[in-house]
Amino acid sequence: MSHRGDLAAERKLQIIQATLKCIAERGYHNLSMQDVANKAGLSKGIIHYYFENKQDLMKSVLGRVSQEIEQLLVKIDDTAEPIEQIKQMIRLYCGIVYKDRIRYCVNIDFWAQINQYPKFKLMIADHYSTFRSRTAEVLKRNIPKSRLKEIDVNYAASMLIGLVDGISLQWLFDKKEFDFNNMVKKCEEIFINYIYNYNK
Amino acid sequence: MSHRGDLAAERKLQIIQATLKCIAERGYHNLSMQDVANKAGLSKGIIHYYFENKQDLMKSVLGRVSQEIEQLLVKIDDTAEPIEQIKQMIRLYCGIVYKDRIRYCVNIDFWAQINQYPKFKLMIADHYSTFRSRTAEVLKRNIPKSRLKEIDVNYAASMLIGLVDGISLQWLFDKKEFDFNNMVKKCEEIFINYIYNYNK
Amino acid sequence: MSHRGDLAAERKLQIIQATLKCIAERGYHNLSMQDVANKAGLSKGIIHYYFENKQDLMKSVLGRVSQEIEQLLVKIDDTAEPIEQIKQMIRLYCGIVYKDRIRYCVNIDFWAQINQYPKFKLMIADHYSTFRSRTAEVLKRNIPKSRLKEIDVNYAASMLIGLVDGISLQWLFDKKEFDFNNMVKKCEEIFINYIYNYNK
Amino acid sequence: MSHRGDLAAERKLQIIQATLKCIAERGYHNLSMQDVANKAGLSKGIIHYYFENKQDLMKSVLGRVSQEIEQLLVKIDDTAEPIEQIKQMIRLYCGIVYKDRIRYCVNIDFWAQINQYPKFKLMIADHYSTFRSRTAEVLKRNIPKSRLKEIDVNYAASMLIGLVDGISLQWLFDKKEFDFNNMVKKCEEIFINYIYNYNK
DNA sequence: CATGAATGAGATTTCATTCAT
DNA sequence: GATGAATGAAATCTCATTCAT
Repeated sequence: MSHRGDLAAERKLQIIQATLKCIAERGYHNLSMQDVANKAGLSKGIIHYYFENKQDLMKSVLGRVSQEIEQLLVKIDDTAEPIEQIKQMIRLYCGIVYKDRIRYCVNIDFWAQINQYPKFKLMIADHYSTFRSRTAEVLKRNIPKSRLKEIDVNYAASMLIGLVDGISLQWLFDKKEFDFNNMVKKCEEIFINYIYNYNK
Repeated sequence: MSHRGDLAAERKLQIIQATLKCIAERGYHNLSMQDVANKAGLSKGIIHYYFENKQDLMKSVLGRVSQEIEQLLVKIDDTAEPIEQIKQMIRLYCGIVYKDRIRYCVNIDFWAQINQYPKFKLMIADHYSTFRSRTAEVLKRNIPKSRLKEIDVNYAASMLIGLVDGISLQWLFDKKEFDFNNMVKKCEEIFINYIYNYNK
Repeated sequence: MSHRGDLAAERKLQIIQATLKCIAERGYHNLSMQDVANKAGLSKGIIHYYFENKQDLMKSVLGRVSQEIEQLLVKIDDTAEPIEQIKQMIRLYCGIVYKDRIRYCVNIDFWAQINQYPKFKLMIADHYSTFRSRTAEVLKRNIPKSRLKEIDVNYAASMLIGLVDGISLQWLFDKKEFDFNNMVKKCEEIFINYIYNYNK
Repeated sequence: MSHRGDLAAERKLQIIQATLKCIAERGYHNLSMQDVANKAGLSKGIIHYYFENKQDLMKSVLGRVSQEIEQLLVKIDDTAEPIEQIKQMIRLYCGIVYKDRIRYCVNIDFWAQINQYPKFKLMIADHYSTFRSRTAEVLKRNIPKSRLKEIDVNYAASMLIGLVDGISLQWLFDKKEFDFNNMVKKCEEIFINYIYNYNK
């Protein structure tokens, strides 16, 4: 029984990963179930055995992608200096689009669905909520107590994530215009300055 | 003759606006030419009379949306105090998603196409390039000369735009989480602090 | 009044010739009325003013092409030696496909319509009937009376035309396989031999 | 597995034959995939499952028709007298249009496509090349050696085929004008005379 | 579990024809 | 006479989904 469950989970993952590759190659809205089946080396019928329909498959894919991003923060060295930890975090976030451009584009594809599929909107909202909380935790750990009084860490987390998202987008559209490392440095600058050198 | 040219331009605009409404309602990739025709109160055939094909129509729509955004900055009162001008700019940018959520979603829909249609990528890149330049000009006018030496205004423009884009996205996904005015205020804070109160 | 008729005839011819060019370029069944209008430098509407519908236009085109072919035989020098006249005729027929390959292909396009449009079938039958009669007349003038008793000139005309048509077709499909002049010579050989050197 | 292959082959043949019937009824360029589906008693979708697109289907149909014609010659009794064998061949060729007028019209429909679809042109050229070779072989077997020196059998094959094609065409256009048996006899006459009774 | 043949709805696109100007 | 905007039917092709095997 548990063995069966394992096989099912394995198959599902296999299909999800095939789907991700397909979205990466053709984009969300050029994706056919046949493509997924081919990429996974399975038959079309079996996809519908494991996933109720196309939207159900997509939901699983979105869940997987969100999960991967949310797990990023465990990589931060929590013995490092506060400023260093925040810099690590920024570099990690920027790295998402840099190291796995395709995965990031898949994300955008899902953003584009929020008006059509309320479930997607909810899932993305949940993802960002989780992502903000985790980011806020790291900030809380590393912002001096005196400054913590003045800063709403949730808004700070939101802005950090937003800044990186927005800059990543521009980098996607026109890679020639930006040097990646410079981009990261500027993000660090503005954010660190906000936290440690703030004057009303 | 000029009258006819007017008719053509008028029809084109009519179709573009119908398309925008449709994308807003159903999303880019659920959009059919039939939908556009219905929304515009025209026949399916006439859409193809004015636009070579669906992609051509979409290019025109993207062009229109970009244009509208680029024209925003003319609304800034250039007799106001420097800080005030920058604040006006930030408020204007944030207002795009707030006042015309639909229009902003259409934008995301187009972002999602950049991997599939190089032409869209180019158009979006151009749009952001223009948008950055105009933003940089406003910054140049309003940053004290002493500070101007240290700041790369193009990167600063890029970050301002990115910050607003990223925050707008999060607001879209989960409007309950943020108070719009607070959001604007925080964006002003971090950015103004970066410009006027910077310590290496 | 007659002046008006002239203008109409002129316009009609102008349209017919434009149509011929279009069929030559794109084939009968890829031909649109818009193509014809563009090629003629006229508006789409006026084509329908002069021709009831597409089929009516096509009938006129077919009539024109048939007429042109039928008028070929007047070029034969009827003072020449009998054998020479027959050779001239064969060379003239072969020349149709050689000198105006396109016009010949238009013919094939019409042949392909005979099952669909009985009117076309009738017109083509009439054309071949006329063509046979004229060919038979030339033969009658040039076959020795003694031999004329044994030969059915109508069948002979039919075979002459058929031979040239069939050979022309093969030449169309694969021009590399045949040398045109050799082809003509062989046609002359077999036909002249049939007429002048026949033994039951 | 082999069973499945059989099913696919069977379905393809079923569709090809339905297509042939449709072309016969409506002609090549009035043929819709829906017609084919209806005639085959299948759904529209399945046609595209077995054939990539309309042109691919047409290529298969053309291939089938060519094949059938090329296989005709095996019916010749190669123990018969030389003259008899050649007569059999001529009768067989003439029989194509006589016994299966429809199939012959399909051929004409394909001829009409040669300018538009180079692939068709190539296929038809190949077919005629094969057909000529096979015809030439029969001739070689049955022409006296003395005469063989003077005759280019390939040109002779070409003319035999051309003659029958051309005559068949005229018969198609106007069946009243010709008696089929007489037509065959005349073709035999001119051709046998060319081979056995030739004087330069 | 797994396959892939089959369906049928729906998408884009083309085009002959009409008609107000 | 002449224009070209507008229509609407029909064509090709795609694809999620079903289901017999």
